[in-house]
Amino acid sequence: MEIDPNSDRPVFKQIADHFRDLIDRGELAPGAALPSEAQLSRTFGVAGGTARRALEVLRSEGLVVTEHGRGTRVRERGPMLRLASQRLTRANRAAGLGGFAADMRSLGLDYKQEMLHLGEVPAPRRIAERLNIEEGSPVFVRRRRMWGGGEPMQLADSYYPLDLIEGTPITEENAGPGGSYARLEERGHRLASFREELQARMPSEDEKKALRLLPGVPVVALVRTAIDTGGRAVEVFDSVMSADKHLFQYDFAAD
Amino acid sequence: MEIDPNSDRPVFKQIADHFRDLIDRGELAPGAALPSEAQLSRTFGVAGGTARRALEVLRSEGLVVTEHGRGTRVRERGPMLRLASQRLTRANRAAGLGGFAADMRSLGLDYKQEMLHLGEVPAPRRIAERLNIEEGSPVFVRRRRMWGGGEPMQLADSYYPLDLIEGTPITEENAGPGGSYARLEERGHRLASFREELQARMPSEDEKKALRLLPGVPVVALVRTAIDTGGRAVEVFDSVMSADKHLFQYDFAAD
DNA sequence: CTCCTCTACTGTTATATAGGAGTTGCCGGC
DNA sequence: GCCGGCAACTCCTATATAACAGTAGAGGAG
Repeated sequence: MEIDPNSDRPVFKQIADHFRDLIDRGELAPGAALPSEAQLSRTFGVAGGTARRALEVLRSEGLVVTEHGRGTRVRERGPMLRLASQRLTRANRAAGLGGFAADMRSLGLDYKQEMLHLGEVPAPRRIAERLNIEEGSPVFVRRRRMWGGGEPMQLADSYYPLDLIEGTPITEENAGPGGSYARLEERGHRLASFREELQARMPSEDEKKALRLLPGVPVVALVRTAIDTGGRAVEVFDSVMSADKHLFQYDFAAD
Repeated sequence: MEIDPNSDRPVFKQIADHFRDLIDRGELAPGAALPSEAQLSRTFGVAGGTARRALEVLRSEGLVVTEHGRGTRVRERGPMLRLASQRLTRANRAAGLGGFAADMRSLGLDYKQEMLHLGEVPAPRRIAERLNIEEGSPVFVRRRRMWGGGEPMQLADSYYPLDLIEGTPITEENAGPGGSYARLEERGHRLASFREELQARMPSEDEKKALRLLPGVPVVALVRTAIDTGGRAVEVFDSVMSADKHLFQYDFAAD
């Protein structure tokens, strides 16, 4: 293994390249330890700060994780949740579980939801646009954090026009069997279609904490609008999830 | 503006927080310059390295961009390309442009495609699985970089089973009017459906360079499989695009 | 007026050093 | 055997310093 201090490529990047290579080629398996900063600095003959920067590069790429006092190891990837558009078809919804619960069940992970907020709030722009109402007018929100397999999986806010949920268990902690979509349909709002909009970005500090994200892991923001047969938007589902735990799949016709 | 060196929160993060705040609140508009490293270090009374790290945090969050010799400025966001699933319907395809060209046209951006590779390659696992063939068996690939508005927008590799493209212009630089889908249909493979799979992650070094990605910008990897009326996968489209320039929209029925 | 060069700014890489803080395991006292 | 404490390891923050490289503008030579 050669480091050329006179190369065009900075030393810290050369060191990062070296370990990226080992990881890509599988010679450093997930869970395997990388040399400590001090060891790196000795074996490559560079200053501590330079060794540290090399590891920093790999961290920011999400290839390794480092724990204070314990060292740096190749990142282990958990299972990926495949979110297919078919999960929201009526047949699947009829199975009795809300969307997320069913997803987790299919992976064999235990499921939990933690209610963060339940009540009326002024509609943010993004939500108001999709519900076809004035920005700032009151809407009902169910704001929660979904857990699967003991880890936080997504932050999910569901927004409803007030007139649709009055007197339903949607305003309660437990929206009842089949989730809130079932309640809306019981109330005569048969769901006709969904629109999902996805965007990937880096997480905010808060999101990082709430989702226990490792450095270098982006998030996917998914906004789903549920439309009833009358063409009315009856729910906007606004969520943020860890990109390394979710894969999205959509099937659609070619004509 | 106060920095507390004895705080629990590291100094460099406190400085980053300060500017993140200014940016979030709009007091530092997109394009506005942040103080130089030297200035920061003077006004906050910290070492140069510390000031530098603060800016590094903001860079990694994608909030600012810095140019060597010119300083650090609040990031300006370009327009977002909205990729709706309807863009691939037959009606839209019939308009005569390939998918990407039509997308760019709709935004009023000029379009260019740069061919990177054209020829047979052994099928990587990911592709073979979707084409229902053996991993490593030969497939034809069109590997290109798509440009829009003078900027690289995506890396796109299209893979085809060999028997489908022999003697068609798909093997040439220019696949002809309507793109390769039109050629496949002319040949009797009427497209029935698409499957798109999306996943967000941080880019590799190569992708960063090829897409001219700013630090802290994730990419979205989109794999589209085109299925003909006989149920055969006739193309796998494997692409990588900058997350901050693309938004994905899917509409689908609720039953 | 145009072109070049010099200079003062900007960020970039690398060094050396120091003290702090989390983790682990060993070893001795009980 | 158990427990406490210490030592040796890990990473983390911060300082100071140096040389290098890209940018932009001022000012002089032609």
